[in-house]
Amino acid sequence: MKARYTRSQKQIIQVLKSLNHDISAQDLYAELKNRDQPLGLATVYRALEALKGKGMIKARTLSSGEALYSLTSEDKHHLNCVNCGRSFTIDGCPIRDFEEILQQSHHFQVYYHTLEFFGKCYQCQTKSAL
Amino acid sequence: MKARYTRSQKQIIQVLKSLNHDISAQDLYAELKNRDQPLGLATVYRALEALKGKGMIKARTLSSGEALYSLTSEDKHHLNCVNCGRSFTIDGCPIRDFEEILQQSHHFQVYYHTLEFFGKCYQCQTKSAL
DNA sequence: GTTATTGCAAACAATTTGCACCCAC
DNA sequence: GTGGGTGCAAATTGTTTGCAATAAC
Repeated sequence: MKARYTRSQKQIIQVLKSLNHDISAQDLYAELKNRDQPLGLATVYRALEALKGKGMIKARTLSSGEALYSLTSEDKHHLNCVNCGRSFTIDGCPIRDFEEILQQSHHFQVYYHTLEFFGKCYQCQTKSAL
Repeated sequence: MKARYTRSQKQIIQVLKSLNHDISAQDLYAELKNRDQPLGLATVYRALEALKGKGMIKARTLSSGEALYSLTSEDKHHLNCVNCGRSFTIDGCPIRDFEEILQQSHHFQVYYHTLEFFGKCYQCQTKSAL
């Protein structure tokens, strides 16, 4: 995790820090415009990709296909409705056996969960691509 | 989880059962054609959506944006490289404190992980949409 | 026969890319 | 001055939708 960021990357990190929820690239683009620190949409995507490659931010993808970004430091997960697509935030980092509890406390009928790890594979670590 | 499936849904379930890995909608479309049980691409997407709504299958989304589907019964997770995008399958259902171990055993530098639960929210349960 | 399902092709939307311009160092 | 960073607009790609034809019960 290097500590060298471009202007756009810094702007984005700043916005993400000021938010307490994840945000889509499109909304981020709009938010930056609101803050009078506009960036091109392409730049936003490129910066997000770079930050993700540095392990600075993480992304989750909605069923709609759009991705939401937040700082890696954030530790929130979500209950995603396979029907309406809405997602409900839950704090902490529960796991499998926890599903039953969720059914009760959130009145959410859990079908399955997804656990994914993100980082750099051996090859990409050594080749130290950017 | 009702047990009433359309023809296309049955075909898809059959294919998914015969595979030991998840598959994209596009590849599923091709696979069905290979097996002389072709379906329209739109039908494939619609059937997948319906099956997901029934909790029969689950989906994960690659960084490329395309979604991979598999039976809910499958219990595999993946190591996703934020750099090259490749994903490596891991069996079992590890969690956070496990990351360190992954670094060793898979030579994978974990930046973060994502845990999401999928199912039906209270509202959608009562309204029993489809 | 009536209703739900399917296939095709056109429409969409998020994301990516080519290229010229500009800034940082 | 030079190389990476940025913006714009066009191109791409997975996915969705309208609608007429078809299958299911």
